[in-house]
Amino acid sequence: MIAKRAKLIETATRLFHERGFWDTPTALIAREAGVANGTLFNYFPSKAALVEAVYLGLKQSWAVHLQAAAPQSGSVHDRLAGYWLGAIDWARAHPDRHALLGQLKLSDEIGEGARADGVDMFAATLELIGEAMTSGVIRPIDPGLLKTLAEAQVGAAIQFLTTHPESPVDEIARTSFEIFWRGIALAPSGD
Amino acid sequence: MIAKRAKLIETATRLFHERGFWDTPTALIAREAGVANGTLFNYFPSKAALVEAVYLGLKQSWAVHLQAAAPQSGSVHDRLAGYWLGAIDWARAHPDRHALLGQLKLSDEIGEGARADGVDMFAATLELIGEAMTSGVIRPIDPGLLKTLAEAQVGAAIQFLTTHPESPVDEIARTSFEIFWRGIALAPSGD
DNA sequence: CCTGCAATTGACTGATCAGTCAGTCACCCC
DNA sequence: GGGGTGACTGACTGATCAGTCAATTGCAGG
Repeated sequence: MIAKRAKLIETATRLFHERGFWDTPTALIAREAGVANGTLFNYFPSKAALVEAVYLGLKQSWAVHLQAAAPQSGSVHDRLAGYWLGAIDWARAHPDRHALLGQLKLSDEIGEGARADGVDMFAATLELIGEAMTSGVIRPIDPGLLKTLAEAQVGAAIQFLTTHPESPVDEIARTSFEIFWRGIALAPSGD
Repeated sequence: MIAKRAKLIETATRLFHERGFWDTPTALIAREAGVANGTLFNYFPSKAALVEAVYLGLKQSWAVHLQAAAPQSGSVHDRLAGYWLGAIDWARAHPDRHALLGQLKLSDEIGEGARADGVDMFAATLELIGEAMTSGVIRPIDPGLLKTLAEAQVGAAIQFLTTHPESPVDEIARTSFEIFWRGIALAPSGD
């Protein structure tokens, strides 16, 4: 049953968020997922492997949402904005998942392999940036740096929205994007 | 002996970075600090309290460095740049401490109290931002949002430098700042 | 030299948990 | 229906660790 593996990941995701993943025993995950303790270890060789699966699952869920939200055509500005708003959208819809993702990313539990797996999920944005740079829309800056900065900026906007729930989501999202865009664009944006 | 408490914090900081703080038993911390197991609990009521002390210690060390590095006068641009470069400087000088700080900030181990304690360490930057906004140098944006974005951007630059050790530190630092500055400045910066 | 006190010690406890494994069970094919 | 297969079970183990506490040490003041 493939569903059992998925159920374990789903349950673990929920419990990791509720209790922190260091305080979530594998026995509890198994029980809440409706399987025996030992069964968990039929699907995952170790707790670390389960944590990694949770991490990849979250990242993929985000990437899928992002891909769906972003317009496939239009100006670089608009397409990048689409990714930006889509990313914030997902995080707002799943604040628990986003928080967990942030913790997992930094944890020592996640191996290099899994972390790298996540990298190309955002390959499309990287391509878009490269394209925009050669066509002279944005400044020539190391694309890797740009991507890191962009991700951090998105994360910061989400963090702000989380700690200030009364803020207007859409406005904050757009403001954060425009700040970034003005920072990297060669031509002044028409604001 | 006040030195014993400091020694415990210092040792814990090192071990937390080397092994991750979930895999660092209190017994080991005590032994490496040259005191008995029980003595640790004379100075800290629990492991969590020790972790919190480590967190505050790191944050303070950073804040002190920052305060020393930033120019007290000059244009807003230059003073903000001073903070920016100073922050990156500290992180480059103590990559282990910076990494640990990032982990601790997100961990559930850190209580609200300790996290809030850290907030006003960067009060000076917040003031500077507010000042600049009223004097019309930068765009009117929620100062809290701006501060969050700035911190994230600094963190991203540091992260990039960590994962790309061969990169020119100073150039990356300045580039990341200029991107941010262009994003928030009203008047075009003279680049 | 003694007394009292606070700091220090480290063996110990009680609890927790990741991971194991011998056995059960459901299902499929002959 | 029977026997072979592999998913599943859950009690158990071995190890780890935070935190305790009775005993000891070292020291200051008389």
